[in-house]
Amino acid sequence: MDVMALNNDNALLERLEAHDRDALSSALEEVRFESGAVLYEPGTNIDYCYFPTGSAICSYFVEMDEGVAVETILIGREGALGGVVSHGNLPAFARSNVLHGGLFQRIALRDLDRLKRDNPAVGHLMNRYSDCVMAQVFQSIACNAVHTIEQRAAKWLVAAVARMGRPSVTMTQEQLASMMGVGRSYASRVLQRFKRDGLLRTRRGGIEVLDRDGLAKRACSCNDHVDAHFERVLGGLY
Amino acid sequence: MDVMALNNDNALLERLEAHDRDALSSALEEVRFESGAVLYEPGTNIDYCYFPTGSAICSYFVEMDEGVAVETILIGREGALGGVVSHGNLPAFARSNVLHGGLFQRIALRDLDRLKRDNPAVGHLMNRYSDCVMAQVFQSIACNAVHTIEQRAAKWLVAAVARMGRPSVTMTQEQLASMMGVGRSYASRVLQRFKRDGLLRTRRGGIEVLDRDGLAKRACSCNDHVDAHFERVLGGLY
DNA sequence: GCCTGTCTGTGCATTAGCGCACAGAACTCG
DNA sequence: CGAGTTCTGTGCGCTAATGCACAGACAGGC
Repeated sequence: MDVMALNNDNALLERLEAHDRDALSSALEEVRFESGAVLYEPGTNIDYCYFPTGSAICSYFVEMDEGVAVETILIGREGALGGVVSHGNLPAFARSNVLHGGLFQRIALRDLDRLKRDNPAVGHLMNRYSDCVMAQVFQSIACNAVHTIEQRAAKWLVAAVARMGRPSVTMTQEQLASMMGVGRSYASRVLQRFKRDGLLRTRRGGIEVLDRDGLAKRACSCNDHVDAHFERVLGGLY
Repeated sequence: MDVMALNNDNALLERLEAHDRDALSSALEEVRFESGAVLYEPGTNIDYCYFPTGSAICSYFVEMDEGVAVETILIGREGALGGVVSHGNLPAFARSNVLHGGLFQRIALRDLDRLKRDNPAVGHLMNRYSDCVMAQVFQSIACNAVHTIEQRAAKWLVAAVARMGRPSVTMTQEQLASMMGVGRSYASRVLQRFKRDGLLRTRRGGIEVLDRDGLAKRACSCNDHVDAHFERVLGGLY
C-alpha cells in the first residue's frame, strides 16, 4: 500500500494503529474506478470489500419494478462497501455504483474475514462501522417517510460534497431525481429555488454548491443524527 | 429451553441442526413481553439479542425531530433483534418496541458472540440473517421514496399478519399512521378504501384482515423482493 | 346507566409533488 | 461550423397527501 497524502486515504483504515494496518496492507490492493462503474450487481456474489479513498463516492441502489433505481446510502472515504455487515460471500441484494470516480483500496473477503478473526482491532473496527451503516439506513428509511423533497435534496448535496471534499457534483438532474425516486421536473424546480437563494449554481450535467451551510439549513437534520452516531461509535466521520 | 409447538418457536433458531441448537440452548432464556414494551432505548447499551417466538412482533423506530417515531423494519419469528449486525455491546441507534406481545428467547450478547466464534453454524446463520436484514432496510428506503401510502399500508398489514400468523392487528389508526410517518386522517381514508373493497374490517383500536391476497394486490411488491432474498439466503422466511 | 375520554370517519381548504409537453441552451461529433 | 442530441427550465392540469375541525361511536369506570 502506497504512502499517500492523508486526505487521499480511507478514514476507516486510518483508524487502525500502524501495526494493525500493516496486517491488512499486504492483502490490500489499489484499484481505480470511474464514475458509473458497478461494484456489485444484484444476485452476483460479493468477493471484495472496497474502501473508497480521496473524493471517490459510491451508493447502493435498489432497482424497483417501476424501472427506477433508488439510492439508499452514500458511502465515501469514511466507510467501505461489500461484506461489511454480512461477512460471507453472499449474493448482493443491492446494486452498487460509483458516483464519483477515484482510487479504492480493496481486499478479498476471504482475507478480510480471516483478519477480522485473527486481529481483534480489525474485527472491532468493522463491527463498529457496521453499526454506523445501520444508523445510516435506519435514518434514511425514516427520512424518506417524512421529509420533503427539498429537505432530502439539500441533505444529499451536503453529504455528497462533505464526503468528496469538493463542492461540485457531476450528475444530470435526471440522474439526481431518479436516485431520489422523485420526478425530474420537480427536482429541477427545487434546484431552481436553491439557485435563486444563492446556495448553488447549476450547469449542464452538474451542480456546484456555493453555500454549504446555507444548504444545510434547508436540509432535514438526518445527516446530523447519523454523524452523531459515527462520532459516538467511531470518533467521527473522518 | 422448552420443547414447544413448532409454531411457537423462532424460525431462525429452528434452522440450526439439533446439536448446534443445543449449544445455544443453555445460554437462552425465555422472557415474556407485552405489547408496548421497549427492548432498546436509543443511546443505551445493547446486551441481549432477542428471538421473537409465536405471534410476537417488534419494530425498530427512529425518533424524528418532528416528534414522531417512524418505523423502519418489522421483525417477527423469522428473525432476531439486537447485536445481529454489529456484534459488540454498542449504544442502540433506534428504539425497539414490541408491537404484539408474546414469548421471546434471549441470549446475552457476550454468549452469542462467543458462540458465533466457536460454532461455525451459529456464526454462519447470524451472518446470513444479517444480510437479510440489510435487504429489508434497503428495500424500505426505496419503498418509502417511491410508493404511495396505500401501497405501503397494504404492504405493512400483509407483512404483519404473515409474521403473526393471525389476521388481526391491535393498534389505533393514530399509531399506525405515526409509525408510517403519515397523517392520521389520510391513513384512516386509506383504511376506509380497503374496507369498502372488503379487504379488511376496522374496529376501535384494531384492524382485522379479511382478504390477505386481495390486500397483497394493493401493496407494492417490496415484501416479495425481501422474501425472495430470505429464500435465496436462508431458505425462506419460516 | 350515565359520564368521560379516546378513537374513528369525514368535510374542507391547502400544499406537495407528478407527468407531460415544449422551447431554448449547451454540449458532441463530423 | 452546422446538425443532431441531450439536458434544463418552466407552464399547466391533476392527484396524493396534509392539517384542522368536528360529530358520532365506542369503551371503561363508577
